[in-house]
Amino acid sequence: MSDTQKYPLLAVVGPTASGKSELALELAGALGGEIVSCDSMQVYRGMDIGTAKPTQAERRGIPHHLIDIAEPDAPFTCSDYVRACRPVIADICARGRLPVLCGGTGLYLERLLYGGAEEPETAPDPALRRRWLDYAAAHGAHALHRRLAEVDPAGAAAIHENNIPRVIRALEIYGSTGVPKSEWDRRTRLPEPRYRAQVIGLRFADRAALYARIDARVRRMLEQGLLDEVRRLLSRGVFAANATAAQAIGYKELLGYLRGEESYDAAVERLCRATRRYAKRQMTWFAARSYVRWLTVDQTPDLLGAALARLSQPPPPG
RNA sequence: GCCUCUGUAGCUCAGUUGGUAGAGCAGGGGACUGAAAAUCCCCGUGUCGUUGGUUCGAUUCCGACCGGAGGCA
Repeated sequence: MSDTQKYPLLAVVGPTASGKSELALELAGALGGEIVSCDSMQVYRGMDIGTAKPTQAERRGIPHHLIDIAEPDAPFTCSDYVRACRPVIADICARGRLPVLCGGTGLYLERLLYGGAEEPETAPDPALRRRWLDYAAAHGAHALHRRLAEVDPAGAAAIHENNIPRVIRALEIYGSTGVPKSEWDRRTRLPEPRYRAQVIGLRFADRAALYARIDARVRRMLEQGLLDEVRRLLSRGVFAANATAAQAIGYKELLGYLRGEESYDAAVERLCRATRRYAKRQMTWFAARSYVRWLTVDQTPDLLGAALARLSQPPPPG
C-alpha cells in the first residue's frame, strides 16, 4: 500500500474509565464512523460486564467491530488482533465510512499502526515454553537470560533477566526462525504509521478524579452482576484453562472470593486497586507515544468539540 | 487502684549490647514488538508517644505522664 492509498482512521485511547467509549461514539456519530474496539479483553464472548462492553442500547445503532470474536478459554494474542483488524478497517473504509478505534490496549494499537507486513510466524509454542520455564526453574532467571544473550545480545540487553516470559519469547523467536528477536524488531517496525491515523488521548489533570471514576465503575459493574458473570465463566472452566482471558481484572480478583479465600470486601478492594494500577500502566504507555494528541477530560467541558477541533489540525510528523 | 506488656514509615512489624533506623504491604515513577487487564524494573527522613533525667551523645538506659492491650482487685 503506497502512502497515497493510506486509509484514514481515528483512535481514542487512554486509561480505563476515562470516557473513551463515549467520546469515540460521539465522534463516530459526528463523522460517519464505525467503532473498532482495541481492547484485549472485549474480544472474548461472555465477558461483558467486567470488560465494560457497550450494550446494544449504548451503541446507538453504530456498528462495533472486534468485540465478541473469541472464546475465553482459547488463546487470543496481539497478532490475532492485528490480523483480524486490518480487513475490518479496509472494509469500513471501502464503504466510505471512518474507522474509529477505541480502547486501552496500547500494544494492540501500536502493532496495528506500526507493524510491517513481514512478521515472524512463531505462534506461541506451549511445549517449548514449558521447556524454557523448566530450565529457568532449574538454573535460575540469570542462566536463562544468559542463554538468550548468547544468541541475541541486543535482545537480551533490552529485556530484564527477571522478566522471564519476555526472555522466553525472545528465545522462542530465535529458536523457530533462526533470526534474533532484536533483528525482527528492527525489520517489523515501520518508520511511519501504516494508516493516516489521528490518535486522541484522554487524560486527567487530577489523578484522584480518575480514580474516583474507577471506583464508581467497579461498584456499577458489581451492581450489574459481575459476580454472576464470573461464576458462569468459572463453571465453564475458563480459569482452569489458564487462558489470557483468565487474567482479566475483576475476574481473577472475584475468583478469590468465590473460592472462599478472602472476604467479599477484600476482593472488591483488591479489584479497585488492580484497576487503578492498570490505569497507571496505561497512562505511562500512552504518555510515551508521541503520536497521541491529548485532551484533559477534567478541564474540557466540551470533549467532542475539543476533539473535533484537534482533528482539523494536521497530524504530527512521524 | 495496682501489676505486666505495648507505643518506630499511610498499615503490619523488625532493629539499634547508647553513635538519629529497615522489611513486607500500600503508594509513586518507569519499561514494554505475537500471553499486554499480562510481565518486569526503580524509589523508604520517619518529631522512633510526650516530657524530664543520666550521658560527649538517647529512638535505645531510668523516672513521670498520655494512648492501647491483658491480668489482679
